[in-house]
Amino acid sequence: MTTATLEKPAAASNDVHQQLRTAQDLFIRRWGEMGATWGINRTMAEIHALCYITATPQSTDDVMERLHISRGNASMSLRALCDWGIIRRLHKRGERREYFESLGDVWEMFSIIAAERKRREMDPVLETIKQCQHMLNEAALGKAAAKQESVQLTRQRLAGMEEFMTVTNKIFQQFIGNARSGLTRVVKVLLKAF
Amino acid sequence: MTTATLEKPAAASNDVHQQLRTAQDLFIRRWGEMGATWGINRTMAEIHALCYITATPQSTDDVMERLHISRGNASMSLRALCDWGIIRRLHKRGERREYFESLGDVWEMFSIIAAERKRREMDPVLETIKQCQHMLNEAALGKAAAKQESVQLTRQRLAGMEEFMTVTNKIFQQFIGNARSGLTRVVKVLLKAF
DNA sequence: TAGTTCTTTCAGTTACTACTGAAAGTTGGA
DNA sequence: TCCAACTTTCAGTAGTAACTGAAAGAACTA
Repeated sequence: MTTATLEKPAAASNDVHQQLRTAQDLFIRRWGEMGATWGINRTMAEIHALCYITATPQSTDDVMERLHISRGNASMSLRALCDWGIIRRLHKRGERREYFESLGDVWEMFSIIAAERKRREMDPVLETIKQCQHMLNEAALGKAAAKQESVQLTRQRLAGMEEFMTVTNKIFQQFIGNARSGLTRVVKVLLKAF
Repeated sequence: MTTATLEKPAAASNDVHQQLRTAQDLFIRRWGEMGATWGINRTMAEIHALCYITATPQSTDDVMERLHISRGNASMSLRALCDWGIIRRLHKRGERREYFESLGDVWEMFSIIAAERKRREMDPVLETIKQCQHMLNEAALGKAAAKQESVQLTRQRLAGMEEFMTVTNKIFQQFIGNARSGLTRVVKVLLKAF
């Protein structure tokens, strides 16, 4: 303790395990918090984070114990994550219980999520915008009526939103389309460009 | 009614008003639904949609009546939207009551939202990842310990996530500040590369 | 076929977020 | 300084999403 050495000596195996677990838990908690603010329930996000960060298949009981949740909750959340396609069921030879593992490629994961959210949440909005535009065009209202200021204003706003959603959709589309065919290329291109 | 003419004749002014309102309500409802799935409460999203789509300053009472919500709710939600910076207070000369108007530029709006969510939700995750990496590097664990498979695996996963978050952050950054041209540039880069 | 091990389901409960309405606060005019 | 018009606050309530645990189901074994 004489000098300002901050480096620790090689830790005992048990300490290492502790440290690893602490780091993983930290990540899991943060990931859960983030999920919550993006409309994914905290527990589901945490389960996924656990599978991802350990990079090791987890049984239902592993999940229950580590996150302190009930069997029912674990079962339902794991199924939902499988439905999303970002974790997979895994049968180990000669074992009866099932394990779950996360996709390893973050880009593929997000691409899957992006595809689903685009389909479920962005496409309907775009469709609604078009429907509104249709309701307010000249054919529907008559030429004079369509000129009313309030109508014009709303049409302008619809147009602005449409433009935005269309561009955003294209980005998603690019992302999604390139998921399997080497997303690393997307990454390289983007990293290089910005 | 003899031919297959589907065009309506010019509608009476009142009908036009009805039609406009119906279209606006449709948009408002959809926008609310979308907000909900992205972690923004439905009512707040609807209030914003109302201000945006009408392109006309709305008083607290306008909002209350149109969306059937209480005064308290309207007051709190409007304040929150002002805090976000996507709607603005507006005083009309010689009138005591306050009005609210939405930003007109969708790009600017989303740019504001993106900046805030990046700061509040993505930056902390990146920081946590770095913290985890720090806890698991050689200096902290010792050379031998850092070689353990479980540690290596977690470090790999942290690295993958870090890369992803870094690129995403850069896209956000690109968007913030020069909203429209920024994103359009992303689209162009992607479209060119694939 | 019964027994064991594990998974799924779902009615009931808990916890939380959103909302209301009334009271207190604020602002400007007379 | 009081009144009228409007806004904000917040304790209490309603409504919703998440979670539990026990019971039923499924799959394999002997």
